[in-house]
Amino acid sequence: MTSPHTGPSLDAPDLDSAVGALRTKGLRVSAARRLVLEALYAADAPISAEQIADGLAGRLPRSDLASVYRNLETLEQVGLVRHRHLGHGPGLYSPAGVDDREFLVCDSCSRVLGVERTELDPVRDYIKERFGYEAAFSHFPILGLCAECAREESA
Amino acid sequence: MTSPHTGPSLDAPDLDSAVGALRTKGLRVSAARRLVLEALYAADAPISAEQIADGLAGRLPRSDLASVYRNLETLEQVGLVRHRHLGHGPGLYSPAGVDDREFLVCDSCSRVLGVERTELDPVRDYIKERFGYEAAFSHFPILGLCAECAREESA
DNA sequence: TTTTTTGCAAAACCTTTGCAGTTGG
DNA sequence: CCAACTGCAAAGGTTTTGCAAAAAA
Repeated sequence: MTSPHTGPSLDAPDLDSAVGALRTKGLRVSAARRLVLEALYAADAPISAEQIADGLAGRLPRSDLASVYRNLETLEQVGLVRHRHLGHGPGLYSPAGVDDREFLVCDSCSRVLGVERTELDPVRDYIKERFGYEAAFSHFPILGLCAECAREESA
Repeated sequence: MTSPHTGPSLDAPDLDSAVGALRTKGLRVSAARRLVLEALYAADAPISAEQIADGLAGRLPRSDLASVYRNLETLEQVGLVRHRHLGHGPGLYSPAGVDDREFLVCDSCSRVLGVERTELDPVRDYIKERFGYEAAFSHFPILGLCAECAREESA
């Protein structure tokens, strides 16, 4: 993978439908692959490949990190999974079609603010009109200064 | 460095003023450090540490990659240099206060569109009002589909 | 001279790849 | 049965770190 291209979303709302979608696509439902999906659906925020391999800190069986990466790539290709970056550090994965918030991250204190996708519609509309570009804020966050740090900065 | 925090910009418009700023800050102007600045000011787009170490493909003397990274970090701390990411791959560095365009990158064809900072002011204003957040699009680009790829996608 | 900076080597970190063996369908 | 998948080990790409030698002020 060379560009951060995200395939079409399959929007499986839960583990069972994701497993069903896998079967439909002719992909096998191996123990390791199921575990990746279980971890993703159990998490309430985007998680790293390492967290998945660790079985979410022990709550699930561990798995091999290389296999986790391979499965994440496969799942991303069929649109069941997506990944994003919130800063430096590992990529963070989540199931497609469950939580479609987008994130604002504070440059200074690293606070993360999740906002509903629709709240950024006016921004997307402006960018579309001005640059002919269909912007997505789902891969990289919007960085900036949160209100509190902006206040401190000017003090 | 753990967060993508960018220090205050020193906005040196050319190599000489950057060197002057270094002296003012009490930092030494070593040959290696000067070379990093020369490469940055000679480039007409953000460049990677490796390109700097390579002397911009031979136009300048080579330098040691580790020292380049150390100097970039120092220069970034005093606000003479900034870095950004345009996708996966190495970070890209540029002098602060020379080119303050911000970038839109196409998810599909990787085309890069540079736009003047002011063109995104309406977006920053909206985000400020809605979320109290002073957004900067200077570290991560805005990703999306360019007009052409969007057309193909719907075809 | 003294403190900063360098160059080299090694490691750290995240991710991908090769391969022989295992397993799901 | 056999193509898909696994686990392990090794390597790849990017960035950081330790340290003795060199150089700037």
